Amino acid sequence: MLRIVIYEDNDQLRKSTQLLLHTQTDYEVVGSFEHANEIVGDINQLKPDLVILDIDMPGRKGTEAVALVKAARPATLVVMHTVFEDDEKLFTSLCAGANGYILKKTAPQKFLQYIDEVVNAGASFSPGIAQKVLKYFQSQPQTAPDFHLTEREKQILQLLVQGHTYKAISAELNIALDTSRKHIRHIYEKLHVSCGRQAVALALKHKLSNQ
Amino acid sequence: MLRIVIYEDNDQLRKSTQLLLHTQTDYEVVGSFEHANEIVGDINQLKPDLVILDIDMPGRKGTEAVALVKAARPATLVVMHTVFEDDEKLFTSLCAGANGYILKKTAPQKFLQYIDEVVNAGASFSPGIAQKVLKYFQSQPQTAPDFHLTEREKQILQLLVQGHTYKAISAELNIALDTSRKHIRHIYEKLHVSCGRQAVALALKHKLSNQ
DNA sequence: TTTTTTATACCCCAAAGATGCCATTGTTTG
DNA sequence: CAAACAATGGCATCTTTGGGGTATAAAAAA
Repeated sequence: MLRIVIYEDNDQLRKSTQLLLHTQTDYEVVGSFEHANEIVGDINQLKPDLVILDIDMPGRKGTEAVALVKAARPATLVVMHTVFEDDEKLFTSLCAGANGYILKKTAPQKFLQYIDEVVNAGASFSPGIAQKVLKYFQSQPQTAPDFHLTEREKQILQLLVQGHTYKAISAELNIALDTSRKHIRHIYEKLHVSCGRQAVALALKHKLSNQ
Repeated sequence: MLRIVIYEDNDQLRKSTQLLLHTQTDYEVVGSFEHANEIVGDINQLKPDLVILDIDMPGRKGTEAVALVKAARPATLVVMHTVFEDDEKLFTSLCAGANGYILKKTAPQKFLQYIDEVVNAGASFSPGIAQKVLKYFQSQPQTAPDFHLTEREKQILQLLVQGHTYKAISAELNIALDTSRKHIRHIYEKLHVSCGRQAVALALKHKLSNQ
């Protein structure tokens, strides 16, 4: 029997969600609240396996509530439930530890299915959320310009990033100090920089060197 | 009718996937290949709405193929299909533009459902993938250690990261060269580093200084 | 084949950096 | 109030770095 607690400020929606979950024989709604102001006390008392959290509630925000639940009882599954497809809140919730994120416009049978996936696999997104997550990844700066560094140069750049001195690099690679110097000069030319700090900053920015 | 092309090097799996998709009246598998070496030509000719890509194929890797498909016909939906729950490949694929990521161990009806979600909502993850994505977000806000840098020191560290020389920093802040030196010395002590490159690497790693 | 690139090495030299020790002036805090 | 901290500046010293060359052998490309 899976113990569920619901936080939802809309009375009708809270009740209908409760009814929907009651149709499942293995779910038991052990509590439902219209605000999350005492959420830590609530869950410590009710010890739910799953918490369904509306994001926009009066008082304590859903995004804060996730973190509190996860801090108090880390094994508790938390599913966010909201009308808004707000990117900011979505990513805040995800980072705070939510296990799923379901839009309120989701059809009842889909809703149950996502809950089921969270329970059985520890995570689920409704497709709209999945799309936002995808967009997030695809908007990541993956434009990695090619500076045409040779393998040796990448290797030396990596050592520079790690803070090695020229001398240490030479020792590491068993080459003369002047050879290290020569390579570094080439690196600077190719990266269009004029000192090691700039090279390190650029290397980290573009994720060069270190895999 | 949704036009689908499958890339899968395992003959049996390719055929069974094809059969599975054929059970849906609105899907039409218009092509299936055991490697993606001519994927751009293939899709320009077959003009699929959806491409199902195995990640590990001989020849062109699935992760590269995603980007090629998206570049050639951006509206094409791409679903990755793999046995491996490899984080590296997952995120590479997502960043390259994949619309979904389905594990091969997924049950047939679930497989069809995820495909359906991709078609109708533009995105879907199987729960195992969703979990990895969650973990990614939850590991993001790394515990930024506090190095107790003063405002002045943060400001100077930022200038160091930007590649300014000591002289330039002094000019920028209207302070003596020796004062810049003094601040930088303190920064190095607080960060436990001994040269500018290490300081820059640490600053960028912990997102100190800039913003 | 010849040319270019890559990795190696050496020379010189001036600028930049790292670090030692010192001092003054405010501000904050125990 | 005294102590600690922050920001400023100075001096000296030694190391590291960055930039200018030149050169050679091997590998890769033209």
